[in-house]
Amino acid sequence: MNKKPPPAAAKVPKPRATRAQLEHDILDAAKKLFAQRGYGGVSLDHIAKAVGASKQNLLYYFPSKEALYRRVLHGVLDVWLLYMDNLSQRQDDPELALREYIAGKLRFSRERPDDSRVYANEVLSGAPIFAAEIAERVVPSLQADVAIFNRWAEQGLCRPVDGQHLMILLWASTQVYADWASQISLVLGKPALEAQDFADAESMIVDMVLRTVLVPAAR
Amino acid sequence: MNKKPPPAAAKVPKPRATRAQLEHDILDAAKKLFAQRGYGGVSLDHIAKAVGASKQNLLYYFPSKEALYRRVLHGVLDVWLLYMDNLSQRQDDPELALREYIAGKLRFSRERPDDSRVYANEVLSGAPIFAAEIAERVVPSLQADVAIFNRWAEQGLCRPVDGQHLMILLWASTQVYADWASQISLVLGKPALEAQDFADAESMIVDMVLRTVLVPAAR
DNA sequence: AAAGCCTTTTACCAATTGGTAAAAACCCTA
DNA sequence: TAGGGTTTTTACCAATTGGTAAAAGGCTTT
Repeated sequence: MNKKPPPAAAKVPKPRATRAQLEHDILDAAKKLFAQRGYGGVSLDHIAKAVGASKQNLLYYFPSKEALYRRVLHGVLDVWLLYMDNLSQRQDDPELALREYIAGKLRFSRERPDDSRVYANEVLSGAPIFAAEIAERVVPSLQADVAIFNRWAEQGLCRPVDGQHLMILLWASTQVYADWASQISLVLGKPALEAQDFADAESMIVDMVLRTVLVPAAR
Repeated sequence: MNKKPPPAAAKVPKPRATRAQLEHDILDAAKKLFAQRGYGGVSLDHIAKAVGASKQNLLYYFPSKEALYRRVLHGVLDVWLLYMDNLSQRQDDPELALREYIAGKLRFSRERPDDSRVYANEVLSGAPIFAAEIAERVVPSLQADVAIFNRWAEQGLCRPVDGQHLMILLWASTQVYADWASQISLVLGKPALEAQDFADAESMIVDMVLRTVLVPAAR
């Protein structure tokens, strides 16, 4: 993990090309498979074959299947929170903050559907492995957003809304475009979701939320 | 499957007590497990143990794991559609129709969370087994609902909205209270969702939707 | 070329997977 | 109580599961 300091000249980051690359490829292949079939539905052999290595080789990089899964989930959460914390940026302007929040979450669904699905799988099965990390990282972030809503309401910047359930609705209605893509494309009658579909979704969600949240006079 | 007609008096439905009961118990236990871990995460032995029978006994009632899963999914879809087709009932009154639709879907999430989760698992993994049945049964039902929206808009009963994405949002924001219950209860800071939470969700969703859909003059 | 490290492969392992075959137990009617 | 159908159990099976131990291979430095 850390490089030994030889007396010669410092040529530090040499052997990465292969090592870090393979590790990354494993995590990537594992993510894709966990996203589709969930933890229990994927075997180490599946992942190994997807990445073109042997199962024992995976176990050289990750001590166990669960450890690998944890690493995948951890990475997913990193990305998720990255896309999510937009609300706290624009604390003075509810409309802009909400617009950006919705756009960000929809971008996450479009650009990172597998990340979204891995997370959805974990939550769907009751978060048996990641409940602690969710409680530690996700919940506070959400509660912070709810607090912002409440402050806006107090300051008269927006109508008094149920911040918790509004946040849940925002999640649900944005995340669904990743997690339920297979069914949505069936409904829309096309093989896959296109950029325009995400744009349509965004304007619909934004419209609904702003109509609900903004003070009439502010419009 | 069908009873032979003996010349004696017709005592048809005798041996049910055990047979149908066990079959039902198997389907029920399987549903609960598939809901939690998805198809690949559940073994026949898990189900057998949950129902107190042997794996071979399950295979006497259902020819294979996939057949059992199909039966579970089929039953889930029956219930799902039962709770869903409320929109077509009140074709003349958008407000009432939407209120009932939202209430119905939330009732489904509260009363049948496992059904919801089985379905969610299947869709999340790309509906590899049930795509055909979804296309045949779910999609038409949804498209009918979308058509109703469009008619309302034409008749001036409601504002012109994107019916498809509105329906998707309605799903997402109601279904989430079953599929994401583990995380929502974390956010709400209670061990499980209560009736009041569903009531809060309902009034928030109804409020948002009606604000968006109804013609201002109609309010 | 030898030494030493990092990586990969080979060889196993017990437990579990979905599934088959057939024997045994059960239950109702004649 | 004998027979006949239905249900359950016992006995297997090959394949796959996650994981261990150790040998072999590579690469770089001395």
